Amino acid sequence: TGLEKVPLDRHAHLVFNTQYQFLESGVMSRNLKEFAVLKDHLGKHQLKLTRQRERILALFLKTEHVTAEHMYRSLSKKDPHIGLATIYRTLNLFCDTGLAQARHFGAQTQYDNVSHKRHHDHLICTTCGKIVEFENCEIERLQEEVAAKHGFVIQTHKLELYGLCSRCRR
Amino acid sequence: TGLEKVPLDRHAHLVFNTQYQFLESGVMSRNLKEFAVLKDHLGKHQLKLTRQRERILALFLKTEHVTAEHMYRSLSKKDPHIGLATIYRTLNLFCDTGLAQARHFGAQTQYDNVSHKRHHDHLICTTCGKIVEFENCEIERLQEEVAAKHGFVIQTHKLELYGLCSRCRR
DNA sequence: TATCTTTTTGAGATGGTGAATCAATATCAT
DNA sequence: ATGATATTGATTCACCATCTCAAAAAGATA
Repeated sequence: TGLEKVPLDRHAHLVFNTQYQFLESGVMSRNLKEFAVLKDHLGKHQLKLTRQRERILALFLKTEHVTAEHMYRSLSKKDPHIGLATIYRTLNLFCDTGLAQARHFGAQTQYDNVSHKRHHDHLICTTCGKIVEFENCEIERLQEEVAAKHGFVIQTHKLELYGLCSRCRR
Repeated sequence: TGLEKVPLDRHAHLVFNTQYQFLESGVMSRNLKEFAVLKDHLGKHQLKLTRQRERILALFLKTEHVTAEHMYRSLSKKDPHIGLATIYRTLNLFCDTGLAQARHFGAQTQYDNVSHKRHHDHLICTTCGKIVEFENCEIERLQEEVAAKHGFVIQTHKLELYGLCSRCRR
């Protein structure tokens, strides 16, 4: 073809040597536990620690929940060649490790940062869309009870209450 | 073009006159309440009662929950020309009337038959996908309590417990 | 450090769901 | 029966998430 194959040097603008570790040591040192969880999982499954995975983890840990698309836009600013597929793959990887939890909101998938927060549930106003977070130990205890009755061991749960907030009820 | 436009007679194999009512009187008489809800909604919004809507309602009321695709396959057997778009539209219509409730399961949307069942929740095995339904009044009571504390009045809720079933745990 | 094997990456293609389009048709009030 | 209005269904469209595969990176080994 008439097209010259340009040698890939996509990361020439970055200043890391190949055998890097702790790409963003500031971020990672603040999240040693999560970073360890990831490295542990990688080790056990013959997976490799890559610059992209560190980057994505670093950003992921900063927020409560993200979408892949949202993350793509953020990361693209610093690293124009990061691939959307990589982000999806990596977020799914995080789900495997237990660091993230996928939630399907309408058409899109939202990835929740599990470590960032205690498990909380949502009160959602069906009129104005207001969302209130809450947690209730008693409900969680009953959930365990129900699950046990059916032979299940709970890993996680999702509870959403839909209704009218005080303002919208007037 | 060389193609003759065939006059539409898609429903020639059906034996209804145009001014039909209660297409499947057996089904509908067993579901008078839901049928009345639909007619009421149609009347109030200048919408029309159609053969498709009756058909879709009749099938919808037979099951606890369906996907549009699933319904399409079922209905196609009797009525090869029923459109998938119509099914989506009609199921969303049912949601407006309150007869159905949409739930996003992964990529697909599942439409629950609200009237058919008392409110129930789900235990979902994260390995094999097995789904167990349950209800628990005590949990529901606590939900009301939490909602009241935040000034909400609950209309409906969604509770899903994810975990491992007894078989997958071994 | 250089080499080698294995895994990962990213651009693009692919698949699958649900909604939008619009001419043809059905409903229903008159 | 007629006419105004809503609905239908084949198709297109938009979108999200996954798959594909050659090129590149990671990391084990010497």
